[in-house]
Amino acid sequence: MFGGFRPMSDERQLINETSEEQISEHMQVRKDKLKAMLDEGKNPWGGRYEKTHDNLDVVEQFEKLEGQTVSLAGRIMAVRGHGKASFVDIMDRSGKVQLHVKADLLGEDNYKEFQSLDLGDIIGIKGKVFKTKRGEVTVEVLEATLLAKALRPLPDKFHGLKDVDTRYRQRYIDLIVNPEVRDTFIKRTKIIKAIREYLDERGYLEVETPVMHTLAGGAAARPFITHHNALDMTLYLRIALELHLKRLVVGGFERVYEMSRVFRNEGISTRHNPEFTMIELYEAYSDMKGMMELTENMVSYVAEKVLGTQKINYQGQEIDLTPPWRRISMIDAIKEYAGIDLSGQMSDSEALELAKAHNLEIEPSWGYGHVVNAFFEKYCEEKLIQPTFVFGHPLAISPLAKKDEKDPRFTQRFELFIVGREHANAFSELNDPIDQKERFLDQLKEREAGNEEAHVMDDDFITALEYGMPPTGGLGIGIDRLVMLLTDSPSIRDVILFPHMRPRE
RNA sequence: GAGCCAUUAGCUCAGUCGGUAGAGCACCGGACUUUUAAUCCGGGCGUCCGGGGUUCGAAUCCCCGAUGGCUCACCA
Repeated sequence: MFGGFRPMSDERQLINETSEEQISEHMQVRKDKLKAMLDEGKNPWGGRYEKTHDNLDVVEQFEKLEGQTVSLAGRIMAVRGHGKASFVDIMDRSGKVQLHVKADLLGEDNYKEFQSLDLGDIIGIKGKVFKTKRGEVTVEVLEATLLAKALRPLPDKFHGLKDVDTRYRQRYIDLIVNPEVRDTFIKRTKIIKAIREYLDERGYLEVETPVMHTLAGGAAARPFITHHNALDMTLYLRIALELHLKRLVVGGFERVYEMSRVFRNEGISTRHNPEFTMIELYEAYSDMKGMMELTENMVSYVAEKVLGTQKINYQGQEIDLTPPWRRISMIDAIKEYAGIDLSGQMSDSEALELAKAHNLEIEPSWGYGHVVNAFFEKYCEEKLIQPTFVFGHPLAISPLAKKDEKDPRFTQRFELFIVGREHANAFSELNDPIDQKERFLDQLKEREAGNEEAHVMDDDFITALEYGMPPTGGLGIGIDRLVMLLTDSPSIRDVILFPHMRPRE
């Protein structure tokens, strides 16, 4: 029978109007049930429901609750029917519990009605807690109410939903049927909460700064561009939190952080999403070394708090987050992993020759500093599996960091590497407005030489520094990558609820 | 942006040499009052990602396109 060829009531037209797609047998059956309920004047969409417990409370507090009446609500995940009785699993935020439904308790009519429920429907029940012969804690249902009819079927109960396209686009299905996905995102929330806890306890103030910038600064990246109609001006989505937070340090917020979204207009990969979450924090009177200590202590605190251990496994590799972590200069790392000594004085052209000799791809705007960085990226990054602070980045790639007092070719900056990936970036913040202006001017030259990601001139920020910023340690951590590490997730899309996807069709 | 791979029922997947599509779960009908991926009997499912081409005949071969995945590039 083709549903579409039957005369339609107004109700049915309403029901089918929402979608032009072909109606599968599954959906047709469910819509027919819905219509029958509406015809009988029953409400398939429920209302407030008073729960006395979550599902897992019943399991965990069985001794206390045995024989008592509880009221639960959740989604029907499985039904095992036995004629005049059925076992049903419902799932709520805490997990699953088994229900037992019998005709002689509910009455024939109510039982028949219960049997017409579908997998995926959301119900509320009242019932008595008991244990089955096999020893499973179960609720004997005395009363059941449909709270939301599901018009679409759930994926396979055993295999779950594997199609990654559907998992990311329709994350809610992924969350319903794949418990490990739900766990990952619960951990994400706990990780973020633990970070706030750690910083708040240390007198840090959490703030919010603009997402739309007139200049996109604070990092080397291309921004997304948008437009303000009333002011008729171009605005950029922020690529970093840095410059506003440092203005706040000037303003006397000596310990300040923001944990929020930044946007970078670049490729998408297992480690990059165009919008991602960063925390940046600034502490007056601290420096790069202070930020190392804070980083290792905070990350190990978070791991302990969320996972109960500092020894974790990431994609088969054992990682020990117990502080202190290894510290190595970028030059020493290149010496160790590439066998190349870049410590001596060297002209830009000599450095570029050396890079060519090692088949490094070079840019015309490059000098010594860029070459050092290129050697590090090519030979060292992927080998830094255990947590390692790599410090002493070249000046040319660090326009916002204080110079190394002993060797002005380098800066007081570190990046944290774990499992071969950058997880954090920190410096002793440059608080000399004259030096900062020169750095920005150098960046402008690079920009003119074709580097689209070189830093822009930010006069307003320099003005702020001219009022005096205390010596400050600053730190940025990529939250998504940290969550990947702590949840053993291979792709950034596994830790972002709704990762960026191309629209379909 | 480039290369490789994938796309078949609601879901997970098979589909041989090119001969017109199958399984399990789910679904539909029936039996079943302590099951655990319940069981037993019976049944149907489809834009084989889309569009073109080759061929007597295409899920299968060729071309173009879409989406996704991986790798690379981009990303200090």
